[in-house]
Amino acid sequence: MTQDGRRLRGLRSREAILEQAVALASVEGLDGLSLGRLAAATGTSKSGFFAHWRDKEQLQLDAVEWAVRQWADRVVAPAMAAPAGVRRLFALHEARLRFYDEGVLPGGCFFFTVQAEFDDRPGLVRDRVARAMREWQEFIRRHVAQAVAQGELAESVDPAQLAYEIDALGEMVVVHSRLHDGPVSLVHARRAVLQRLRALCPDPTLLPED
Amino acid sequence: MTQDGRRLRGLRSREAILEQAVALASVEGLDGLSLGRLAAATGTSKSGFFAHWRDKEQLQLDAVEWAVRQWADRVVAPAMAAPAGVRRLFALHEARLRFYDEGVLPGGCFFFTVQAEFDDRPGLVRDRVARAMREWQEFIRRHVAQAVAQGELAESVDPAQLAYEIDALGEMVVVHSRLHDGPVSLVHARRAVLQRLRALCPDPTLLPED
DNA sequence: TACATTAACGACCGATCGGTTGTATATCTG
DNA sequence: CAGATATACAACCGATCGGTCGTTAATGTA
Repeated sequence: MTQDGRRLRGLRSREAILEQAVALASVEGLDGLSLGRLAAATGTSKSGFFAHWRDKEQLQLDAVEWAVRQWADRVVAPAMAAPAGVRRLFALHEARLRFYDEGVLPGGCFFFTVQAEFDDRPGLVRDRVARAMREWQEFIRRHVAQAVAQGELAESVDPAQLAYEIDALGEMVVVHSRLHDGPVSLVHARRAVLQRLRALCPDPTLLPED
Repeated sequence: MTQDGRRLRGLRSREAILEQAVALASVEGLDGLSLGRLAAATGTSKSGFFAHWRDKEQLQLDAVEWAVRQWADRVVAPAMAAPAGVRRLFALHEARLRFYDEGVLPGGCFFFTVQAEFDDRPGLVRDRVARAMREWQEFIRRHVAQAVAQGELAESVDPAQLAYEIDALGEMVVVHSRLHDGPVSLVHARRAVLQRLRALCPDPTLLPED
């Protein structure tokens, strides 16, 4: 099971296809994305996919996996540079907004599109997406709880409640910025969370003023 | 142009089809919804649609129009019973949450699904949806401004900023409640806006405590 | 009554969908 | 080297897509 020569090439094209799949799915969704168009976009043939994936659902599942890794690399990892507590929590929010602002994915956010697509449709893809979103929510919640434990957020704070607010305010940027406000929604989303955190933080100097 | 007999029947079935279209589109989107399935759901024939609409896009545009009217009837109108100011603003938020909670539409929210579907796709449908969302945002903004003018919200409040927050916190209930939290997200969304408004309101007794 | 209009339908069209099959070939493994 | 394995492809399949056409019957209008 060494990874060189033929097998390495397979892995490379596999990764390239998944990257394209995630990018296209951020625009058209995982189901809206057709194998024919994906083949055209990657410069391969449609039937070649079935050497890598049993069917479309398997490709969709791997695309979700790829998007989770991308999110970990491009959003979570950079935020970890900030010191634990309320600063890291806000860094997480800012890293997400930067991800949207930089246009890493043509559709803005893979997970936003895919959530809206699969929230009503049972199946393996829905389950995988739900797990990813639950883990992300839980991740924010843990950071809130840690900030509370460090005394950087008021003890009255309900972690699940605040995590919902931070996530909702960040996520709705995707559609607002694309459909009406443009970059203004980024400012709104940033300021909303910033002021919320400052109001709950005994030492507001930990956070920027604006 | 009298409306009886044949023409009335036409109008009736037209409305019935649009109602079904909005309901189905709240789940599968306006494009994901196929004419064949819509025909089956309404008990009519596919080709019969083209007596009412030139093509699918025209039906989609009318479906958006129908959904706007439904939103006005089921969310906006009931909230108008509350006295103008911060109470009406919160009533608007609660009416929206009630709309989701009651399961009026099988997919939760027509506009959420359709926004996610069309935010990246140019065309008449996108433009119509964008206008509807802009008007809704503007509607909330005006109510915030009025509450400020009445002295029921602090003068430091930026109406566009607060409108974004209220809308985002309300909208994300749709996917959160369906994908992970269930009814808990309704509590989070309600409490988030309530506490935010109470903090900004010189007379918090205008609003419920919890 | 005569005629245009409208609602509604079944049959059918080309295009595209996800997926199958058979084949050619390059690469690993014994 | 020999045989199993893996990559990739063109050709093709039935199903479904949005949409057209021709027809029938009920209705509105002159």
